[in-house]
Amino acid sequence: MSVTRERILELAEELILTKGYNGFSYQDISTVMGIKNAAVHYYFPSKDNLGVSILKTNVQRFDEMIENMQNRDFNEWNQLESFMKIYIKSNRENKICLIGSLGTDINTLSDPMRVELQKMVDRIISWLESILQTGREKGLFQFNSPAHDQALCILSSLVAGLQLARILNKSDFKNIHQSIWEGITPQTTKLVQTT
Amino acid sequence: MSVTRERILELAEELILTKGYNGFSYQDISTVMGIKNAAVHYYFPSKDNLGVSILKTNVQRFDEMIENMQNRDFNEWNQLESFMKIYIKSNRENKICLIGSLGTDINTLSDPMRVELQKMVDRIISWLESILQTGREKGLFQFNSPAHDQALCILSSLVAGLQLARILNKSDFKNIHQSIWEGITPQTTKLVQTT
DNA sequence: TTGATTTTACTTATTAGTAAGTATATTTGC
DNA sequence: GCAAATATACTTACTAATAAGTAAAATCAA
Repeated sequence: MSVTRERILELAEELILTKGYNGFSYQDISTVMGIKNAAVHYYFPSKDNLGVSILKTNVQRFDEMIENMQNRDFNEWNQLESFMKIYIKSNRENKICLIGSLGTDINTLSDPMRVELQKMVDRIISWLESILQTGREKGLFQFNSPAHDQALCILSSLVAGLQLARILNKSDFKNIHQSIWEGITPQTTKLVQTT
Repeated sequence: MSVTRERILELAEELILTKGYNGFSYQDISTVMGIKNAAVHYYFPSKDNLGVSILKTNVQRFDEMIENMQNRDFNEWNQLESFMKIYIKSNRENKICLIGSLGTDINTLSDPMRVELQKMVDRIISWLESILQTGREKGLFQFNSPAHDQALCILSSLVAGLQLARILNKSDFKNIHQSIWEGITPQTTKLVQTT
């Protein structure tokens, strides 16, 4: 893989996370890299093409992270913690996540980009769901709703947590992060009975 | 107030919620309305100006809703329900909310727009916080974290809930909505003791 | 020297924004 | 009561800047 290509991907992703997909141009990339507009088009003929590549790279990165964690025998608690750390890092860097950013622009995206975005979110949700399910069976987590619903809740808290923290205050994200854990951490005594 | 001006505001807001702030142009508005580009500039000299007006209108609308609910003696439970209904309606219409949409583009917005956005979110959060606090004191809600943290959590669930539902499936929003209620509804027996 | 990479020099389309003009009301001075 | 002045609500016809994208020539690296 070309180092230029890698750098373009990296920069473009950062631009999506800081300025939004419709808020950046090839010029933003080429200027920072000290190359010409057309050089970016050489690697990624169209912006859509670049967007799809970014999403595919992200799915790949996610899969590699999961594989790596399983190889290192991370339990479900540690795996979830590692996942959340990605968001903590993003918050520190004043970035939001691809889901939040591209979710806003979804109606302006090409079909291939929309499909790839859907795939990415599906992958994350189903992983989260399985982690939560297994973790609950092992007694690592405790919650009442179906694992799929819990996964949706956790992901939406993280996604919008970054957005809210960027509007309000960076430190607000840690409250959201903490609340997620509180919602699934087992207590010594926790007796819940619905009416 | 001019009916044309009102219609521009209405259409522009819808465009922000469906295509994002950097995803729509004055042309999108004028074409739909059957007027010329310059006519939109007559009412709103700049796009920034239009954006600020939309935000101010929304804050005003929010304040009016709250006042209306208090005049009608809505209790905290009913008030929160009414607030959530706004999001349910947005989900039905495949729209996200202003916070999610403008949160993505925040680094490309003018200072006046950023300030107005911050004001709007501050207003919503502090209202939510007070509703949760009073509701808990009355025994209408039950939760352990500080009311402010709970407000952040609820709002982020709603904001990203709309985004996730638009990427995945409309019906996913109702799981998120349901989980919010489950998180604050009092149970007949609920004994929680931290380690 | 061949293929990969990058620049030069464009095109076409769209963007936000403006200056000047026009038709229709509305107000004001007398 | 009525002409003159003025405000309202636009249109026409631009500009300057930027967008994505392309073709062909130049450069570089093995």
